[in-house]
Amino acid sequence: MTSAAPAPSADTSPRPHTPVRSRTRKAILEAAVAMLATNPQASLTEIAAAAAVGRTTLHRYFPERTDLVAGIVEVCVEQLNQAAGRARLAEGTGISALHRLCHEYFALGDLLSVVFSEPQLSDESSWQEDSGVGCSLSDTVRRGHSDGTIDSEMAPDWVEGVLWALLYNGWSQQAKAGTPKLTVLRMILRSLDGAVGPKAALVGDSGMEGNGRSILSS
Amino acid sequence: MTSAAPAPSADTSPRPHTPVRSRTRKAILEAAVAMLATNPQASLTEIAAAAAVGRTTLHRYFPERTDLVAGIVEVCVEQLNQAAGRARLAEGTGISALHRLCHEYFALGDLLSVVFSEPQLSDESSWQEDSGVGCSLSDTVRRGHSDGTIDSEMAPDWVEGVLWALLYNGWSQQAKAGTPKLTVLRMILRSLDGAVGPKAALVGDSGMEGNGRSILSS
DNA sequence: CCTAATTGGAACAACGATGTACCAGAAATG
DNA sequence: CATTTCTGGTACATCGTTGTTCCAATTAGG
Repeated sequence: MTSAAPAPSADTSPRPHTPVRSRTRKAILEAAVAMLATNPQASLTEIAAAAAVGRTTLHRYFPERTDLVAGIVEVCVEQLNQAAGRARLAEGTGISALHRLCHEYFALGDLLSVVFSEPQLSDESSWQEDSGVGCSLSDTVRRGHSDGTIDSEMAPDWVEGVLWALLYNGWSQQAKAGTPKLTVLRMILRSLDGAVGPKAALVGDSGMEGNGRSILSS
Repeated sequence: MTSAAPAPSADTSPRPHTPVRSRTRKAILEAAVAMLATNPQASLTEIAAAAAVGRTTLHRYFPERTDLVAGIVEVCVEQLNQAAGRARLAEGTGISALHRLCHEYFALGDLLSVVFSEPQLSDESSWQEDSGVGCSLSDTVRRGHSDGTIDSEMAPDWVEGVLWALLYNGWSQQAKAGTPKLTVLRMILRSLDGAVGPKAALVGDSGMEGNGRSILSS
């Protein structure tokens, strides 16, 4: 041990939140989100390149890959919560709140893909309860049940799943087939309405060779 | 070189379809499907172990990983086509055909997860046209349009996407939350009905603080 | 029972991804 | 302008996966 010198130089542990550092950190996280949205298994080299940053620097901010994904998860949770806040889940009917939520989520773009590929985010719904949104998604669904705007047989978990499944479908459609975003969003909302809305009058009285009921009961 | 002897011994190229071989091959493919359903990036060692087969043998049947996934894709296409055949897409109304298709697909179990994780299967719909099913999914959707059992604004691609999205959601729900399969299937069909069915009478006349129409048009 | 087919294990080479150490150049900060 | 901070490249060690080779043991089938 040398005396009480402030250590030679190689030391990344003190993390002063200097503007330069936070800017670089942000750039890396954004690039990482963009990359992992395209290819969930992008190598650190690719991510560093996408961030216009040396791989060394990347490791300086996120020593291990784990740390990077932790950072990304953090970003996602934050964005998702902000989106939920903007959707004002506590207002209006249950279904209208879900509409606004879809709208906000859909606007998150690339982040959607990341949410889907990251088990920590799709599996656990740990993020939706904590922050000060004041009204969780399941609360909203239950309000829709009382509302009459959401079928009471549709459990909150199922509704949530359908919402995400439709968002995913819409986003891929937009990414692969190049369907305009507005069109896709309209389809999502339309499908969501029907999928979780009250049963209404059973389909097709257009007189065809079979009716839906016989299938439903089978 | 020795004389005209039938080659020393090291030669796997001649592939006689002896019963033993086809049995082993089948076992490997089945184990691979089961493994990749759980973890899409399972190593060849894991897959070999799951198949109760040495890694050497695995390589003997599928020299490269590519070859294995090709084999799996082949299996999936076959299963999907058989399922579509069983669904008799050409019969009944459009929506009832979709119901039967969901039923058959859902019964494929683990294979569903593989289909989802394999880009070759979800991206391209190359498999649904070729074989002798006689009636493709898009044909069925179009019939539903004439039928009046499927909303004409729902493009075949979108309907197909929704169907898969709901299947995926249902399957994960069943796998993670342990919801009984029958319940899940009922939910899938119910949601599919609403999602792609004709608009019917707009939601909730249960007199609440907002109506669906204002949201839909926004 | 005897032969040929089939298998499984060990050992090895190659590869890419990850993580670390070091150092010289660039950039910011005073 | 001088100094601290920050960066980026090179080089290196490590690890897991993949693919190959060889051979001994097992198994199937006549």
